[in-house]
Amino acid sequence: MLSRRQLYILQAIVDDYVQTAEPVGSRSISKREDVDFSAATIRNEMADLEEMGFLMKPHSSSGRIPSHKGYRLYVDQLLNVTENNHLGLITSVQQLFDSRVSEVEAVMRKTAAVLSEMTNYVSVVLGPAMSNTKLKQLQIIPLSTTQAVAILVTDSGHVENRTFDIPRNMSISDLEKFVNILNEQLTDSPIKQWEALMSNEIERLLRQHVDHYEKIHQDLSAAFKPKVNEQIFYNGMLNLLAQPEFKDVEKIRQMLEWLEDKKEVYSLLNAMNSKGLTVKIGEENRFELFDDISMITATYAIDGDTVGSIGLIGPTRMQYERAIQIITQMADGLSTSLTRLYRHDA
Amino acid sequence: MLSRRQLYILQAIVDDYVQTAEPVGSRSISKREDVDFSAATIRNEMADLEEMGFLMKPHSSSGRIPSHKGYRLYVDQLLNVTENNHLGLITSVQQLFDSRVSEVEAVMRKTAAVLSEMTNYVSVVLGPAMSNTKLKQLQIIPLSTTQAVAILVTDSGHVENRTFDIPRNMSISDLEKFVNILNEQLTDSPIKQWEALMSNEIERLLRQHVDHYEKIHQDLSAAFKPKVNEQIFYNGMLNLLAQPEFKDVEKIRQMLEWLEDKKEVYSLLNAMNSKGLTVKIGEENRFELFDDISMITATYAIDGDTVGSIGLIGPTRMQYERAIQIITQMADGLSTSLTRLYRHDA
DNA sequence: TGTTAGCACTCGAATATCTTGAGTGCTAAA
DNA sequence: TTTAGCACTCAAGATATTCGAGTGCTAACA
Repeated sequence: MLSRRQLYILQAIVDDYVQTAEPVGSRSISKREDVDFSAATIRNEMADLEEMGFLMKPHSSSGRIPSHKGYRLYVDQLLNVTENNHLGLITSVQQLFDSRVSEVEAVMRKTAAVLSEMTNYVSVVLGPAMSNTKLKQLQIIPLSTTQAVAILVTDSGHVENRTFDIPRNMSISDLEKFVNILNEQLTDSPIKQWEALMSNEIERLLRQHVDHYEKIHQDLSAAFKPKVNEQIFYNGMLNLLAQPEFKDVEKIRQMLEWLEDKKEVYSLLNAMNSKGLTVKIGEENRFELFDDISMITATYAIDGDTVGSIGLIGPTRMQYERAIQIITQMADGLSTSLTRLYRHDA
Repeated sequence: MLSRRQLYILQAIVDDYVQTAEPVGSRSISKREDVDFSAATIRNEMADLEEMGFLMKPHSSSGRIPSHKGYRLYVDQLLNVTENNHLGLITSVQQLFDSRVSEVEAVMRKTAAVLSEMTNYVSVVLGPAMSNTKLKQLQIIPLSTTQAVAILVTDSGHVENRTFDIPRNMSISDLEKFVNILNEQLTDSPIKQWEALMSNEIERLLRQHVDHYEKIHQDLSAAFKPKVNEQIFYNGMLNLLAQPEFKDVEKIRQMLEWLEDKKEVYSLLNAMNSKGLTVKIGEENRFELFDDISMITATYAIDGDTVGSIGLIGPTRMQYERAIQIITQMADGLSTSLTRLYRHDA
């Protein structure tokens, strides 16, 4: 068990190091006003803390820096986020969500932008899982005799569209029938049930009433599968470059490459879903390459159901307290905002 | 006027430097098989070329590197692109455009991806200016009593949509009238005429037949203005990081920052429109910050009308010949592909 | 007159050497 | 248990040294 003094010293070191990115020496701590023990004492405590694995030395005669374990302790026990809600933050976040935006995508983008701007870290926003979304209407608008565009509108106001070739041997009336059947069968049923419906009932009806339906059916069902990488928004990747831990170009390249592959980020963020606030520190992250990267995630909800998550990516040497406060409030704001947006019947 | 030998030397230096990124010395050139004059002679010629401003020395006892003026000469006179069409390129580009893609956006993305992959430079693709596009259909689909989504389909198959609040005091029948008027008036008229039509005829009709039209009219007309930054696609920004001229983090940051501001890139690329192939070298570019950046642009056309441009951004130390070949062919392929895509009546 | 061999000179880059100072660990005394 | 004191460590910065690729110039040559 750590003594009160040891905790204090650990905290001091983390706070210092987060700010300066320089190893923290015993003397600099002993100079603090509220410290009435000497540098030598601190050195002894530091040695103990190091032995326990909370601190490290970059080299034998340098000051200490926190280890991952040290950050972990700091985050888990030394932070009390709830108390410390400076008003400044609240209001500015509130303002963002009060300015009624009616497009989900716009809200997402804005969230990512504000998150990264306020923290100077990279922000990731995962769009809401639309598994409960229902089809509002499917329309097919012919562009010519050979092509048409299919438009799908969900009750959340999301619009998806796809241009496709009209099969040569398909008549206009067949096309109409096709659309009618899909509309009748799918309207108001949630997206997640589509696949089942498609392969049973609908397939049967189509076979019965529409000639040459296979090709078009195939084209469109593929097209309307929700696309993962359109659901993920970044912001502030350039902020990384300002951090001293990224003075090395190769590291930046790796990091940006990793971010570019949205699938990876998606699955990582998605795994965090339904877990509320999460702080991953350094190698705790799946991607061992990024030893000195931390990631904070939070989830947001619509009407109380968790539907997505947002995240902040920065150096392990992160301003956890501030970042956690901000991400929490953003998640709350996002929840409120989206809930309002989706409650058309209000 | 430069002698044949001087031209040869300049070319040799550019070719060498492009490959190695190291200053080129007289001896390394004299070792070439097809050179039968000595290093000393080359040194003399080099001194002359330097005096004329085609070459530079990073420091007084180093080899020479090409100046912007040198590159310019190289590009304008020493390159004959047309002859040298290795088949490898042609077929792989053709393949890309042969795989029938029916979404304009998909074609653009793919073009950007292939461009950057083949060249290892940053690619920019500016979507086709749709000034001649015509409205196919405007639809409004109510989501609830308070909200609706407006969907606009152009004859090119482009779909634009916007969620908006239905004004409280507007009835369903008014909403229908509103849509009908817009459809009647705008269908088949090109986008560039809308603004005029809107403010004259349509405004008049609306005032006459629809109550409370102002708010909604205003919401939607703003929403359907084409958005610049959705029209521009990048790819391969990470390629920059591999270039030795970008070993400095600050430089990368500036560059990426510049690219992130799509408006700038857009206007630069747009200005190149209707000029065919363009090569900007170093400080010839508007942005003097990027002294050692070159940019190659080419335009593409639909049915012979230039509608957009594509570009490659790389170090001045660029493989101009190869890059020009590739971008030219991509532009051609894009033109063919888009022309086919837009010719629904074929 | 153009070309070339030869040679002294230049200067960046790599390597080694020195200096400094912040920081430590340990010991012995309070 | 705490602290003053002191020897010791080591990265980082400053300085010096070496090395070699490359130049410019001169004088001889074809």
